[in-house]
Amino acid sequence: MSIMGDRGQIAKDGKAMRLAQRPLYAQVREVLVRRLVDGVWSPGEALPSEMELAAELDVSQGTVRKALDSMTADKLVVRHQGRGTFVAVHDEARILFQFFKLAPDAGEAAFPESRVIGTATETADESERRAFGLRAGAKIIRIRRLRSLAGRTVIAEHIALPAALFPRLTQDEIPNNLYGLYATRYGLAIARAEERLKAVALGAKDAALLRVRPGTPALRIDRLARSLSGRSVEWRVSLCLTQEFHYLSELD
Amino acid sequence: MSIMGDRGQIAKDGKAMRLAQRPLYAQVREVLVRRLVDGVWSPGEALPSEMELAAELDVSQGTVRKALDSMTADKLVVRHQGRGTFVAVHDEARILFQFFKLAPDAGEAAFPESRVIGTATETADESERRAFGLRAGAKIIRIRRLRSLAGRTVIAEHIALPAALFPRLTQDEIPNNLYGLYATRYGLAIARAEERLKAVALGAKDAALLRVRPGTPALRIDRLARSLSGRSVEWRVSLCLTQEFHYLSELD
DNA sequence: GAGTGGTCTAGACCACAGA
DNA sequence: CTGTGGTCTAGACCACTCT
Repeated sequence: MSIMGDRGQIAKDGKAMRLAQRPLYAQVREVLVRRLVDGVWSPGEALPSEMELAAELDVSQGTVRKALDSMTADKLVVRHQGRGTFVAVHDEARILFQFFKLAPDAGEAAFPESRVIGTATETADESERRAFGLRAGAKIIRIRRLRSLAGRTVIAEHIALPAALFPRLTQDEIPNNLYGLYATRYGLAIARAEERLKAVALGAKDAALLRVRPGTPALRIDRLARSLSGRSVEWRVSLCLTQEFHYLSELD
Repeated sequence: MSIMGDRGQIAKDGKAMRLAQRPLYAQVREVLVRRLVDGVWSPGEALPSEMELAAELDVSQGTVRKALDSMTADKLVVRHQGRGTFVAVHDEARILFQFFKLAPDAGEAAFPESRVIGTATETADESERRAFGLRAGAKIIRIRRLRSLAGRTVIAEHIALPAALFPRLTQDEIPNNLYGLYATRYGLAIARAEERLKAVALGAKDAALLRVRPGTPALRIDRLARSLSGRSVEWRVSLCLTQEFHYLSELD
């Protein structure tokens, strides 16, 4: 009996027959993603080989390969010829490439330094409830921090997290690489995010934090980050000074 | 004799052997992309079937399929089960999805209306020569236009084109969908683009065009668009008012 | 019904990593 | 040397489109 369960295949004249349903490789992908979400394998750990998965799920190696290829395209796993298939890790290099799009106009991109200037746990407001799908009265962890690139403080950041997903976070030291923390300590791997960008004039408080005149134009980045399962996990608003930096967006 | 030429395969004990080289499917892709660039098939036209291509190039259908799948992922072709594989077209719907990232904060995204306010053919300055790889003295076609969304003028745009690639363009009516024109009239399909975003304060002239106060924050989008062959084809600077609009960037 | 792309399998061989 | 993922082939059948 296959772990994939009855797939709607029935014997007929000795040949397999597929009834109306999702393709097999998509079902295999679902099973494997489910296991990633459930933490069956830890970040950085190797998955079973294609052959083993094929035998266990009772499909051909080619079908497993197609599922894993699609997961590779979505950066859920990383494959190395001769070594194996590994759960993707949120190291700084990957985040710099995938999630941090601000780069200096001249010079190399680098991961920003961060300084936390305040944390609080408060009741979610209406927009936060809508973003995270929370009920009235739910708690939100708020983090404010300043980030610097090339020694210059250029980002004022406000982060909101549903408190229920991040127990005992406030007391901690907040690391520079938050997404690594989410993954290792809370099992929440950030898989994708939507960013909405606007040009705004800085208010008095943010201008003071960034040590520029009030009214200075800044790039406001509104990011909703989602876990593997598609759930909204983090809402982050970043105010960025872009005199010497730019946001890079590749369209293809 | 195969059109793919000698692929480094030699007979040995009746078995084919692959020597150190690029994978076959990548070579097949190169051949097909080459034909797209050369305009062997027009936008919207059907390519030969997988079977025909496989026979012509002397590879298996699976190898052709892998090449076509990768071209589908890069949006160079579109495939329809039961109908065939077609050269991608730059219609407004596709551009809206792929290249136009500005959307209203509330309501549906829509393709902007455009009004050309000036064109000129002038000598390329140093930054234009660098962007397009032109020699000193090369000519540049410059287009200025205003674009509106939901009846409100919110974008002031400056477009620079290497004149050598777009003969007899200035006399024409400039259509709203420029990328469609590049493809149909000049055989230049825009395949991808890099956008660099900054928040800036509008100067007196641009503010007057957009009917806002000088110093109003605007999103400056600096786009370099590339053709199928990777050549820089268009440099476009857009100043966008983002009071009621935002730039959407999906990270995944 | 004929022709297209889509799925699935099976098997062979290659390139690479590590014991 | 063994085991891994990567490439390539061949063949079967399915789902869809058009004539």
